[in-house]
Amino acid sequence: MKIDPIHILKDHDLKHTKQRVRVLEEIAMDSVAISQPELEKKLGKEIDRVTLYRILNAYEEKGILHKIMDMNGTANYAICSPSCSVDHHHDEHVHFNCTNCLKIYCLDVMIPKIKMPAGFTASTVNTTAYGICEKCSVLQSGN
Amino acid sequence: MKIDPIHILKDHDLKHTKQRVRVLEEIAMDSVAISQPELEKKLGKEIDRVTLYRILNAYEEKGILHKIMDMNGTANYAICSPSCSVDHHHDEHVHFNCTNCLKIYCLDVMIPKIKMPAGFTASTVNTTAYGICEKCSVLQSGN
DNA sequence: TTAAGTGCAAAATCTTTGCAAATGT
DNA sequence: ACATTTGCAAAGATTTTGCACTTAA
Repeated sequence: MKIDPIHILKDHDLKHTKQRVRVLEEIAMDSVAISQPELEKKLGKEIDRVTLYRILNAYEEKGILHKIMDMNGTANYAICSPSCSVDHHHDEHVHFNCTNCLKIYCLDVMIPKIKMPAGFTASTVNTTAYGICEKCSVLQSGN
Repeated sequence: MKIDPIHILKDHDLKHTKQRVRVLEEIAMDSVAISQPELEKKLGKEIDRVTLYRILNAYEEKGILHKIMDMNGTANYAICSPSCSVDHHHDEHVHFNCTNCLKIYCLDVMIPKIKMPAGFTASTVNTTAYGICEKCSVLQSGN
């Protein structure tokens, strides 16, 4: 999926600034979600840490990014599908969190429908699998 | 499920101390998971904040509690099923995180089997549904 | 008796807030 | 020109570490 930062910003009524474009570029760069600490490391010279917080929050609220929490409570971000909006995140695919390299993948696997007990109304469902990813399992068997 | 703190501690090679027993009691009290800040509020007079950190970590490592992260990166804890161990958490039920009262329920609903892409090996799968819980939907319709 | 656990003080991180200067429309 | 956004400083919160004192086995 090709992404065009400037277009995305316009679509969501956000001014296009150097910093905002850089954040989107960096996140779109890889198909896996990127953690906030990683982003900080990569963009630390160009963007103030506080600004990064604000940009990520704005993006999440607008439905540009979705946030995935890992087991350590660290936020990871990935680009939303185009159908996401302020009101609803269509993030109905399975995430895979590698316990070795810590990367979070957005898998091309849908989350199965789940029957809720009476009285409970679900608006979103998140599924994350934990284990060893493709790359890490190759590396390990190589040793 | 009746829980017996002293027995649980013995089973996992942990000395039984006043503080550890209190933590287990407090968590077992309710069927929903409890957040660490809530625990701090309830036990703050009896247990030092640092000790609470250490106890919760020990419990999670030993497989006595399982940790569920909410959207804010806050840790929530619930008692594991008796089959959980150091090596593996059998936490294969769906969690429900109420976006109104923020409570996390352990639902009596199993997580469906999910087919992983080639190369990815999952050892655990977590599913969390977000929405309005039983109690909150009753309260809302009452208004 | 002694190894493990607790509390306190303090360091290290992480996150939020306020405000003046810079920037995009 | 004007409303937003940014960076810096500083406050607040969370999490970790070190160490002397206490406690369970």
